[in-house]
Amino acid sequence: MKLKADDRLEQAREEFIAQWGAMGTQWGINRTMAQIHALLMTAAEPMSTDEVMEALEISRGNAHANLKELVAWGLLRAVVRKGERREYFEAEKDVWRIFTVVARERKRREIDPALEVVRKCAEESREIATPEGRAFHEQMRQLEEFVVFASRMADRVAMMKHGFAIQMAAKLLG
Amino acid sequence: MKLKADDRLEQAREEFIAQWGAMGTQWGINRTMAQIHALLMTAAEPMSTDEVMEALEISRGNAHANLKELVAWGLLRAVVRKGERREYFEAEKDVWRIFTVVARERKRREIDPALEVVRKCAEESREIATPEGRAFHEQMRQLEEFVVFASRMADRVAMMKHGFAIQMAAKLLG
DNA sequence: CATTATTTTCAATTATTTCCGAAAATTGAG
DNA sequence: CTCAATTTTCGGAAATAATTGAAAATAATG
Repeated sequence: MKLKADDRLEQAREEFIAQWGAMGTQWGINRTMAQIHALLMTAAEPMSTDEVMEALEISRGNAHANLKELVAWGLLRAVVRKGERREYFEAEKDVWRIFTVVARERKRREIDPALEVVRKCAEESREIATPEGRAFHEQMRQLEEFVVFASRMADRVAMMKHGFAIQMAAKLLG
Repeated sequence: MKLKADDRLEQAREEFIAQWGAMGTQWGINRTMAQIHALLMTAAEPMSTDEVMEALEISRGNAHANLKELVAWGLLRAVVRKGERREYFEAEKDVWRIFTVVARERKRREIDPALEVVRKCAEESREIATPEGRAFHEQMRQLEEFVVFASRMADRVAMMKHGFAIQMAAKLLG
């Protein structure tokens, strides 16, 4: 009976890892990275590089690169066990924290560069006096305004505590 | 003097198209699609497939596929000029509308599938009575709760009118 | 210092996605 | 119906991204 429960858990967990990995693709995150995150999010204990390699059947290089990337994002922490030499990794499991970390990263990668582009184009077209030039500049200006807005919103959301977000959402959804 | 202004505009516009296209990659949108969108967003008149092909120096197949995709997203409209046979395309230029369209699409592609996965895993692990099973189920449950929340938020935002969003943002940012 | 465990790098391979170009299908006009 | 304009499809080429596997670098141990 104990074995059966363990099997079912293992199966559910593998399903989660596989699907979460597949979804990572949609999210613009590579499959391995999403799988490692899923694996560690549902691990009882921190895992070493070798354990991750074995669990997901991936190469050392791949495991290493993606573990480091996840640490850089702030979705994993490297921990050391006393008397042990190698590093273990444990995942951030709080969903709200995961969300704010991802939001911050996405803002950095998606919004900030857009702002630069749009600012530059708005600037370059400021003094073009033809009707087409004015229209273009106005379009860039509106885009810039919106991106600035989005940027500030993203910052705010990323800073929010869970409780406050819920409170705000209540107003919004109520 | 007129020529100079036109040149500067053309240059600024090409820069915008190139950069917006490069950014599309980051956004998980293919480069051509983003370029076409940028091209039409800054076009005074609707453009035909052939005009798009020529402006961006891309093949017919590529132009066609991405124009259709943009129409499917709701970022372009196909229009017909009276007495003309071919289709022309014009872009949605209102930035808020662009945003809500993209938000809707992203929700559909990123949030909805995640909800399914997480629901299934939560369901499958509901009755596993081991401590590990309970922990896994609890993790899935929290994830599900969050994704439902995100889903509802995304729906609300996608439905918002510009004015309301601004108003809400004022509270949030104030 | 020499040895060994571990992490990091990287060139080569493999997989995935995007794009081309030409053929096939469709549509409207005469 | 016939013809020409236009759209759509699709197999494979080209470009991009992910992954491997093994060697190099680093760090702890005795």
